[in-house]
Amino acid sequence: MDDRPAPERRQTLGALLRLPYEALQREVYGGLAARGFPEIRPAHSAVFRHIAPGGSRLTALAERAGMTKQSMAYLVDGLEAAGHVRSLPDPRDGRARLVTLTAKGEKVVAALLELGAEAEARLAGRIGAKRAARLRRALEEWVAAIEQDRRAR
Amino acid sequence: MDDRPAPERRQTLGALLRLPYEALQREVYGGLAARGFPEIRPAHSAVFRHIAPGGSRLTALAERAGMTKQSMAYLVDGLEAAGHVRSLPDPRDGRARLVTLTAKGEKVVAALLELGAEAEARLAGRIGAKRAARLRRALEEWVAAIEQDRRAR
DNA sequence: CTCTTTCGTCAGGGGGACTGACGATTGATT
DNA sequence: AATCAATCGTCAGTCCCCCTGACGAAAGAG
Repeated sequence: MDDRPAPERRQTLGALLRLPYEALQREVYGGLAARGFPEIRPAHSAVFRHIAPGGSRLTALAERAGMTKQSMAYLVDGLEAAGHVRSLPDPRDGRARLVTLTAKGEKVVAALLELGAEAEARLAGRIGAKRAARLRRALEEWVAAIEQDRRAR
Repeated sequence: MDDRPAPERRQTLGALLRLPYEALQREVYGGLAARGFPEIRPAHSAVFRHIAPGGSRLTALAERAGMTKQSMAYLVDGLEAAGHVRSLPDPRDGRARLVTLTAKGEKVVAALLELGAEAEARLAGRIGAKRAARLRRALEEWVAAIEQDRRAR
């Protein structure tokens, strides 16, 4: 039924980013599930990525993740219910909630870093270490350019 | 409030893909809105990317996009209501719906390709044409590796 | 001490994906 | 030719994850 491999048209840069990104995400979150954390979903990385060692305020997490505090609260509540995170009243500010990782949450962070590194190593084995390194460098420059634009905005 | 630029830890490959991808998406869909198509959202690209010149069946679209037919129907219905797509009964199969682009939809596809090309050109201006070309090639190889794995699965 | 700002929450909504069940149609197998 | 399984699209319901608006409580500026 017209399921031929597509006219082999030049792929857009968007597709070239999306496909690896999705594949990587499947690897990482599949691996996380295999390690006993099936409840962690991609959206949760917004928390794990931005939480500070000594704990972070909800508002700070939201701002760093570029989302509303309501959305961040939704994610944090889920992680708290699952025991990855705990939130205590900030002793220095009666309004604030200080979100910190539990031991379980620390393990997730470690697993996320490991799985990411493993995936990158597999990529290097697949397309060549040199090419993978150049890919990383090019992406780093792109990201740097984006952040520069954002600051200049 | 602890909003320092982060410990400058080595970024994960996931972040290095996600940030450019999101930036690119903002550029492309912002540009589309500026050209008079504010109703087109990223999810709609699943339709525009996979629709065949002579029209495609809903089921075929869903399969190529890797989603359920219900989800694809949701997207197609939206595009049809906005006049980008039209769906007629397939003369060769009384069950099927043949989805085709309208003239308006064709313009969107053209705009999407243009905006993508513009963004890539801007990237080349930003990080260097050579580096951008190498980045594209590395991503193409990665995508090819992914598809090979998928077929071998 | 008042007034403004900030913190987190409550309430509601929408987009975009999913599963399960189903009627209509098709096409293959007797 | 009749039956029966597979396929097409839809209906109904759900979930996740993001949003906006409004608000009480607490902090901080004047």
